[in-house]
Amino acid sequence: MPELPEVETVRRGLASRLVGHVITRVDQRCEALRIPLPARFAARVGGRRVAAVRRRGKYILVDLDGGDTMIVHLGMSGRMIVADGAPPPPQPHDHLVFHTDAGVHVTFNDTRRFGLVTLAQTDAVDRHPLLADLGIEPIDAGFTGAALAALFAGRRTPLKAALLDQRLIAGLGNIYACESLFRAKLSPRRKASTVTGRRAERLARAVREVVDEAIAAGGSSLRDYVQASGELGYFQHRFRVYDREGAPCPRCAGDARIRRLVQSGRSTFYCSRCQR
DNA sequence: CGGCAAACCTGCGAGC
DNA sequence: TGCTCGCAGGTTTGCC
Repeated sequence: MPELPEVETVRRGLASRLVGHVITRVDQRCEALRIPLPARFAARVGGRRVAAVRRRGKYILVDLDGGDTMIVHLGMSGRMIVADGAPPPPQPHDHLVFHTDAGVHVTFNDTRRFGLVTLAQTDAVDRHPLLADLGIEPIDAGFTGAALAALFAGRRTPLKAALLDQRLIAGLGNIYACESLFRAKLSPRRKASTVTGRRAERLARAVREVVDEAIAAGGSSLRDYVQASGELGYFQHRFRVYDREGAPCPRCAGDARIRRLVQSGRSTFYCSRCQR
């Protein structure tokens, strides 16, 4: 589900409720998500104070006093549901529940179990295999047209695939890749290496704007997205091309319709008239 | 290395 | 109504 803006929204929600508090107890209701949970996971996290909640790409990093960091990925269907007061009744696909000294309960729920939770040493977390190869953050100052062009140089892969490659840019997923290409008026099928100069500037700006706006809106939204607060996320957000096959192009009006094509097994939505 | 399909797992909506 | 099929926000693996 969650792409960078959703993960950032969850991160903020978790940070506001967890930082400075002690995770008094962890209920573990599964052995493995996408990868096995670390040995003695509940015992290792229980009793630790949360120092910070950070994000890298689509990963949430929960720094614990004592030098360990919990690495969390929400996969396609993962949620962090926050409840106050009494512990919430168990729901299907609740895999982990973190209880805190403030009476806050954070439940990691993941229907499809494509998410993961693991532990790493805080001072080496950037070198952890899950994070070591991640590319540039779209909201970093260094994310410029020139930087994009350099990343794409020599890449014969379709532009859409390059945007989804977490080793190049960290955090974009299928929705925001489609939306960014639409905003930049670039074809998803274009060879990545042809994106240079003005086109690269346009794309960098489009990615930044799309991500910034989605974060400002509190993440973007799909039917089952739940923010850290536990409220249903922004279903009201309208995508301009994503999942709008057959609809009139918002830019070309009646002159063109949004098309769907499949690239490396994933749906791409775009307008073949204004995206070149 | 490049590009793609399949795999992981569950649920839901469309169509018959 | 009920079944089957296709599809879904992500990542990894393995094949050619």
